Amino acid sequence: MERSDLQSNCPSCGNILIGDLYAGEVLCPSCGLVVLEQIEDIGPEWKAIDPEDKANRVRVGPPRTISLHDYGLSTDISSDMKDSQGQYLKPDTRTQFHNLQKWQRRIRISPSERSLSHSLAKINEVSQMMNLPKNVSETAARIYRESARLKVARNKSISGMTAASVYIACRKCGVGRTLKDISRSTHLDKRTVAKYYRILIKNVEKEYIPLPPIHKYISKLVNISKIDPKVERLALQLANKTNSSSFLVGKSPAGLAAAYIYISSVLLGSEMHQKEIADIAEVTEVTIRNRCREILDNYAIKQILYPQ
DNA sequence: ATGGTTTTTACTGCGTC
DNA sequence: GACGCGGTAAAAACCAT
Repeated sequence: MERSDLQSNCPSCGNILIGDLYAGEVLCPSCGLVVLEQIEDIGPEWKAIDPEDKANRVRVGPPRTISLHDYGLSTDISSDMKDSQGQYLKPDTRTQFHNLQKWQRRIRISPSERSLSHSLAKINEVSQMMNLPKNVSETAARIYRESARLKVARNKSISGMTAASVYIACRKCGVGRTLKDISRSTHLDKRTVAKYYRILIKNVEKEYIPLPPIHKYISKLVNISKIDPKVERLALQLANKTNSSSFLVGKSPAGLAAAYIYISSVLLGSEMHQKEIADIAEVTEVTIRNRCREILDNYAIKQILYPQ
């Protein structure tokens, strides 16, 4: 899918928004409005390779989703007591349908599925609260299902497991959310989420999921605050040129992103203070200073910006 | 549990407004 | 004197083993 397909407009001034639609972080370049709205259903969840394929796969009804316990495939018995023509039902058929409804509720969620349904609802709730795109909640749901299937979720706290699933889904989908972000939204201790994260990594999602690249962090910090897009551009440029350096490995991405933003804001003569950036990035000023020193000790700015 | 690494806390001195 | 910045030592947190 092309980036240009994802364009949308600012609700306040109508300008075209910039940013990472998949990450759910969008910014209006002219009025500075940060649109954290979830971009729903960006496109079909499948790719049509050729026209024939496309024709075969067209279907009626909402897309199948793995974030509902029955994949959204169950039949609903309407509760408005009308028939297909819109006529009200006769009293005796009414009671009949009432009973049908009752039984459907009982059958649809079997006891074994009740906890799964509860967990998936929780995942959807958290995702919605954090304005995460749909692909993240679907991925989280998939991970949780898998953990349930492998019986990893047995005797574990549902909130912990769902939070960890969402965190892993964010990493898999390249959405720059930290453990801290997740724990804040779920009202769980960061260590608790980390604990369940490790359980999932060990048993379900075994292959290593790389952390989102620094530029995602930079954009995220810019989007949640009122940082000048010019500063962002320069920060991204600096990050690009120095990113592969060995002295940066093992350092927290948030601290690094903060340092790039700080250096950029100083170069552009803006009024941003260390404290401000530190608060946005949720690191301390000391960490920013240390990263800045390392970057500036190893590179001359001129050399970064204008390499020979 | 442990040891190595990174971040935070708390405190200092310096220059500027 | 308040503020922003730069630095340091020690505590705390984190991570792999």
